[in-house]
Amino acid sequence: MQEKPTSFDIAQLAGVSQPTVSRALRGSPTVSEATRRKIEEIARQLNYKVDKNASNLRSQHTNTLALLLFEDPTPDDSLINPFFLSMLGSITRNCAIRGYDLLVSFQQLSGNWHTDYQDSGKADGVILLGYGDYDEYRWRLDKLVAEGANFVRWGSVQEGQPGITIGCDNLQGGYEITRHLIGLGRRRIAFLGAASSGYPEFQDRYRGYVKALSEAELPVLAANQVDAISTEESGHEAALTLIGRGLDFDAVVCASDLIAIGAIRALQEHGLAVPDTVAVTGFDDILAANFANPPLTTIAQDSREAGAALVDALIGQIGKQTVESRMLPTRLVVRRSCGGAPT
Amino acid sequence: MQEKPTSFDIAQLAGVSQPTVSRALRGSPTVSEATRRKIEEIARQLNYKVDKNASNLRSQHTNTLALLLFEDPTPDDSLINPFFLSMLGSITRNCAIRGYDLLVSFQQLSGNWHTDYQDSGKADGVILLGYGDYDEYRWRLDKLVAEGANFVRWGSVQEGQPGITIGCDNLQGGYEITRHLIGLGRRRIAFLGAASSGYPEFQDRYRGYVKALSEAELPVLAANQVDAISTEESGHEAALTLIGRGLDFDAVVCASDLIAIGAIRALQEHGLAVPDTVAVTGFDDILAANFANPPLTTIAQDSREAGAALVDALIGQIGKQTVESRMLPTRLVVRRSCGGAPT
DNA sequence: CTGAAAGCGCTTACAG
DNA sequence: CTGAAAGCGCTTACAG
Repeated sequence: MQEKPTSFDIAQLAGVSQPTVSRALRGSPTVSEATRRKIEEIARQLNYKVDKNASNLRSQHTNTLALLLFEDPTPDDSLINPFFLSMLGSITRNCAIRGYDLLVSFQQLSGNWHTDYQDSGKADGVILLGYGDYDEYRWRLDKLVAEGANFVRWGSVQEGQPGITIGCDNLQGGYEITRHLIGLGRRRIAFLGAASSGYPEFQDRYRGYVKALSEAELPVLAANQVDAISTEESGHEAALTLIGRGLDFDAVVCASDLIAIGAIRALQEHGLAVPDTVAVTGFDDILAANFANPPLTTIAQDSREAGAALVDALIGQIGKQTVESRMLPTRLVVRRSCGGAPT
Repeated sequence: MQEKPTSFDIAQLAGVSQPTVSRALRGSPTVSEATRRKIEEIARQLNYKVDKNASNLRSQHTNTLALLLFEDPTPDDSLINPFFLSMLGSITRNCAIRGYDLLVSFQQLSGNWHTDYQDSGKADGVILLGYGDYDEYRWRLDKLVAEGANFVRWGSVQEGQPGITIGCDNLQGGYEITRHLIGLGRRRIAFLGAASSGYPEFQDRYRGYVKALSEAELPVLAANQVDAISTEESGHEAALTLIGRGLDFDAVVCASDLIAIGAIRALQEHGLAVPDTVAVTGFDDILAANFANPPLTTIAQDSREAGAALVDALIGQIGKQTVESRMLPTRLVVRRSCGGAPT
């Protein structure tokens, strides 16, 4: 392993000064074509790479974004929400397209994250991703804004939120999928998922559900809603609670695919056929939704566009542009779990 | 947004020299307890964070690892192998435990990666992860070794491979799951998955399958094997090819869960009941395996331990320790797709 | 179009 | 236990 070459080595070999090497390699137009070629050729031969620590230190920006993935309360690898994993793929790819590196970190919501990444010069900005109790961490967002940090967040897009938020149109998604069930003749529709301010995205989906019921002049019963977080176990448990209440229902709108998969298991354990007796719908369109038994009717969130929107917004913010929160459209995906797909 | 404080600011406020601040904050034992406390207190008040670019530049190491995720030929987000996504979670977590940051990057196998990360001082070492044609990129591994790069790879552990490889015991996994099928009375067992040198992990699984058949004195027919890569579509297509050959088979060992899920779809489309007529098994134990219809009997790879092994090996290598390639045990997970689970 | 000088904010010998 | 000095490898005015 030979000594790592520096810009001084290149300069000496090219017979120019070191700053000229630096300028040439960054494609500065003030360098003559001939010297640029010569320098590039030598750099390639020596396998020279600009030292990022030195260039970042001098220029005071890193061309790196940090992705903070929250997951409370489960510190279990296997429980990372599949939707976030697919977002991660999209974010990584969009960073590469824009010439940024991506630093990834899992965080406990309760942890001490804040602006460490930006303050320590490791990243120019931060992307926040994850479910968890919003009430618990809203004050941290306020703090980030106060510190002038660059950050964007995936979540529920609402007026008066601190900072920039990118999210899908959860209300519309909940509305559309509930309308679809009503259109199929279902009338006694339950909802599984936390419908509280701590889980704004689920709450938005719940509001969409309520809106669809109200428009159809169907009753909205508190007993038809059971809290659940986005895991299969929680969905299973919530469905058991719903069944235990003894109400009559012919459909269940679930706030996520994992909840729906757990709910289907509970229903089937109790001899309730899906979709014949009870229709079930999810939200997210994760890979497993397609392979569930029966395959899940769900609302697709476009993780590809979401990743692009997050990265674009953050880079815009770093570049002192004015960026706005944005709501992305959702798409209804009909499969067999609602009984409405062509057979 | 106030000016970012430096170690000089802390030094002045604490009435000490700047190097003393640096020593105190890194927990050097040569700093007196009293001054260390004072310095830490002031640093906290100013929300001071050590500038990583400066400290990395000076100390010539970054405490950062880079994860390169390969995926050829599909540049599609949704097709990232779920198993790798779960590895990513585990690697991230283990980096955090060891005090390292993680840089993540998706790469085309054909791309120009090599040691860029290490040469440019962005990472101390690299983790390589991904399927793809091994024959196509083996020379790159040789190049990495020649350049003295620090890297570890997830893959097939074999003698004479360049560098350090961590992988699961694919041969044992293939052997065990085939034995299980034989034990359940299946005799005409096919295999779906590329059994060539370009896909050494699949090849190892195939060898385990062959070993189990041979031990049971069952014939190994070339016509019973069809190539497939790890996607649902490829599994579907391979199963159609197998069916088209008109051979009689009562079980299909698939080289991955995604292949198995595709194969089940093809079999069911042709009126072949799973598992009654044909038993099907997978490999990986991804989330969707549990929710498939019927749920997949499969071989679990422990992504948690795998991530720890990769990170430990790489950090050991960076620390100039002698590290060895390692093979991780697998675990048979029996579900309904093989017809053998208790009903 | 190119060079000499300065400096980004740390860590690391070295001296005391 | 602490300080003065040097330097990691770049980029950025500034001068010509």
